[in-house]
Parts: sequence; C-alpha cells; structure tokens
Amino acid sequence: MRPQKERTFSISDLRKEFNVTSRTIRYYEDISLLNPNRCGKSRIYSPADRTRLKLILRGKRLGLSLEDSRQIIDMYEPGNNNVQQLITLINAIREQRKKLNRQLDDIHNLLADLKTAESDCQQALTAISKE
Amino acid sequence: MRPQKERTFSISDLRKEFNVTSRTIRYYEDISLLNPNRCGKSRIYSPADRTRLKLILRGKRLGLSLEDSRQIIDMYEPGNNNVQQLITLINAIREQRKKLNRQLDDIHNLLADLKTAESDCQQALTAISKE
DNA sequence: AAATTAATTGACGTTTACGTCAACGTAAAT
DNA sequence: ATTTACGTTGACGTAAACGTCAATTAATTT
Repeated sequence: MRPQKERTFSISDLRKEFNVTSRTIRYYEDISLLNPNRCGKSRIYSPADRTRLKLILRGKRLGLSLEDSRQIIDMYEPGNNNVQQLITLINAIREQRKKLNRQLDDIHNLLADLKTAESDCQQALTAISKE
Repeated sequence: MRPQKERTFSISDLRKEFNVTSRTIRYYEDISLLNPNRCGKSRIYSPADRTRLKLILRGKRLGLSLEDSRQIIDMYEPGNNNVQQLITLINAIREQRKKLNRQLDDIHNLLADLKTAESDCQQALTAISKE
C-alpha cells in the first residue's frame, strides 16, 4: 500500500460540481446509495463516494431508476466468490447491455428523425426568405 | 388524393403490440398526447395515432418525460409559417440533439464498463473452476 | 459579541405516470 | 338467455425522487 493523499469533498463541493441539490445527495444516502464518513455531524465524501455519485447521475441521464443504478454499481464490486452468484451477476450484466444496445438504436433513430426535422425547418425558412 | 385503405386499431391491438396497459394508452389521451376517433364510445386508432404512441414509448425508453416527448412529436409537424417560431423550433431541435449526443457518450461509457465487469466475472469463474 | 454562512435532522408536500378498483354498456358465443 | 370478452368512465391510490419548509447547531467573518 502506498500512502494515499485521499482528497475529500464536502456536500457543497459535490453539489456544485454535479449541479444537484444537497437534498438529492442526502436522499441517496437515505436509500443507502452513498455512505460518506462523518466529521462530527458533517458528511465527508471520499473520491470513491464521489465516483458513486457520478455513476448514479450518469444512470439518471440514461433514464435508469436509482435501483437500476444500485445494481450496476454493485456490478463493479463483485467481491463474489460464489459461483451461482457470479452467474447471476453475469446474466444481469448481459441484460443491461442488451437494454443499452436497444437504447443506442433508439437514439440513432431519434437523432436521424431530428436531423430531418431540422433540415425541413431550414428549408421552410429558405422558402420564406425568397418570397 | 388516392384512396386510402386506412387500417385502424383497437385499444387492445395497440396494447398487445406495444406491451402496455390500456390504462396507459388512455392516460396519454387524458393528457392530449393521443386523440383517437370514436366509434360510439370505443376508441379507434389511426396509423398516425399508432405512430405517435410508438414515438412516445421510444421516448420513454430513452428516459424522456412525456412532456419531452410531446415537444419532440410537435417537431415533426411544424405547420409553422412564422419565422420566429421556426427559429425557436430549430434551436429546440439542436438542444435535443446535443442532449442525445451526450446520452450516446454515457451509453458508450457504461457499455465499456459493463464489458469490463463481465469479463472480470468470467475470469473469477475460470479461476474458481481451476481450484 | 453579533451576524453571516454552511451544515444538520425531521417531516410533510409534490409531481409524474400510471395501478387498481367499481360500476356500467355492448356485442359475440354457447 | 346468459355467460364471456372487451369496452367505457370516474375516482381514489401509489411508488419514485426529490422539494420545501422549520428548527437547530457549528464554524467564520466582521
């Protein structure tokens, strides 16, 4: 183990960095998505805590529920030596990947639609300007 | 205008096709996302209605709110001859596209993470089998 | 010392997107 | 004729994800 200069973060640091309210961060703790240390009563967030929050928010942007995100985060830290659990985990991971690939498809389609919509608008504008 | 053999759909047709409840479909009507014709009291859905539903559900898979979807659907049918409105619309479309591109990034990152997680699991399994 | 600033813990409120009854109408099948 | 299937309209309920107070404490600034 080499010495770690463990940076820490206050709740305000995180709230500013990720543009969420402190209520939101505390809520994630209520439902055990985060478990920061305490200094007295104040919360002290480690880089690992910060990363978890980051992952949660990425999940949110993708439309995942907080429970989905919890599962995905658990996938990163298996600490699992039981064969059956590993198999279950792999299946869960594959399901998530399938879902994400479908989402990729949806996004590509929607992007194509919007591209068309935008150029239709552009044409309408050009038509008007020629009147 | 050539004659149209306008296929129609019952609420059950759509609910089965898209695997949602009829309550859901009726809810979308409550908030004016759908406006099917009536035959007596029964709802009759046109292909256009069906497409709108499809778009709404695609939006949901992407984590969009129903209001987001409403806006996006509106983008397809501008019917807009006012220059200022067209410009506003184009800006909205561009915003959506930006957001979707960020989402694409998120998905790629998450997929990469999950790929790693899966192969980590596989290795753990292989390690166990060699004991 | 007083005032401002940032943090805390309840606790109730709110929005979204439906679920889940109840009570009823209509139309086809047995 | 009656069961079965499918449709309707209320109307109340609910889970998720916070918002929004209020009351309190602890640290800093002036």
